[in-house]
Amino acid sequence: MPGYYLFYSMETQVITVREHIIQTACKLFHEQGYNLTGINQIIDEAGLAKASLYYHFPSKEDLCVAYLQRRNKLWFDGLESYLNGTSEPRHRIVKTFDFRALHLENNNFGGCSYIKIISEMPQRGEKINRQVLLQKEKQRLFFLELTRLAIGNRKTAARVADTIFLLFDGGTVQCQVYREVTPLQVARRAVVELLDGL
Amino acid sequence: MPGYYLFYSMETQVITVREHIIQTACKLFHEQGYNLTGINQIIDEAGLAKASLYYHFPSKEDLCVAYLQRRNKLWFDGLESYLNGTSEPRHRIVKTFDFRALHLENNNFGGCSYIKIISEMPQRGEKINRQVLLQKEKQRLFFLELTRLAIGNRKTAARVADTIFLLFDGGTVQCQVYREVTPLQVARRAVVELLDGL
DNA sequence: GTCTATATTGTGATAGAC
DNA sequence: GTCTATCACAATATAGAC
Repeated sequence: MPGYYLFYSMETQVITVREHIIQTACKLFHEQGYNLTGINQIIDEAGLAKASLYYHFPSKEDLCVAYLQRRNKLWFDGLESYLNGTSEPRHRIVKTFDFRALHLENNNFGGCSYIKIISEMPQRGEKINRQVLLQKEKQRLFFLELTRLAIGNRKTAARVADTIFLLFDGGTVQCQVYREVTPLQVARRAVVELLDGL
Repeated sequence: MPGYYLFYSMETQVITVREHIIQTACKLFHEQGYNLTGINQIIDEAGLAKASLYYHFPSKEDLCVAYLQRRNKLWFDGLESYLNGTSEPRHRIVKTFDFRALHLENNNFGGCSYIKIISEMPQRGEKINRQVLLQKEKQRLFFLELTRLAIGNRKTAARVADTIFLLFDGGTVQCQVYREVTPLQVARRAVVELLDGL
């Protein structure tokens, strides 16, 4: 496997070139935005030639899709680990808001990758469009499943779950705007009272 | 007043050059995004020379501030007109969600200008930063005032208002993602039940 | 698979004539 | 106040050698 094992990740693990590119792009796209991050900066930071990047990713848009998939994986992996040991559905829902606040703080209040990318590219490409909708739907179903476990599979469950999802996204974007965790704490409390009132 | 009365707006009103630039930039920034809209495209569409634009606006960022102010004015003017005749505070709150849905449909689900601009420019300039926070705070206070009128100036009013604001922004960004009004309808219903439960 | 060198187009902004 | 012409630089992407 020539070209493999050439780079080291932050945890000093041996990784592939492709993985190294994704990690570099992931950091820059999320910190500076997709449109404000040029291919030039990515290859500078990653320490490779331009044609090498284009060998692994045919276009910037393809790299963007890989970025979105990676953010999605990082989020759900981190969440799963954070919820480990918590089995009660209501607690899992509420702790998801806690983790979101923690996650945003650790990411310098960068907001939601998917919302950001569609804000940057209103007439989004087909690949990016599919990714965003796919992953937003995954988040929605996550709340729906937990809500059904929490309040029973009654008729209103879908609407309650969607309301929780609205508070989740609202809290996320307002934390991005105000650069503080307060909005997500307000959202968390609203969710508790919503579930307790049922 | 040389240079005045040179252009016509969509309503066939005589307008100044500065106004014509703002209207053109407003349309393009909101439809295509700020970073994907070049100065060149703006002057092409507006039908004037590049140096003329820079005579009226010293930089693209200054034009951005004017764009944000205009979007803010359009929103609140439209809202005021929509709420005209509705005096009951709860109705005014709920109708604000209706108007939001209507407004997003008319703007091709472009979302919230302020959230979009900070998504495009994570390390935003000082002028833009000030505008966004100013106008988001204006929206928040709008809901706070109405909530106090609706449920009385009790201790929980601020938190209820912030929850409504969370549902408002959550609904807005999800409408932008899904390109349909359903999220704001769900948000509206959640607001009704929130207020009825008090 | 990675490199250097280059192609092409666009960017925000300015000088100076009128 | 508006124009033409031009600046310096960055954008995404590719050809072809090794």
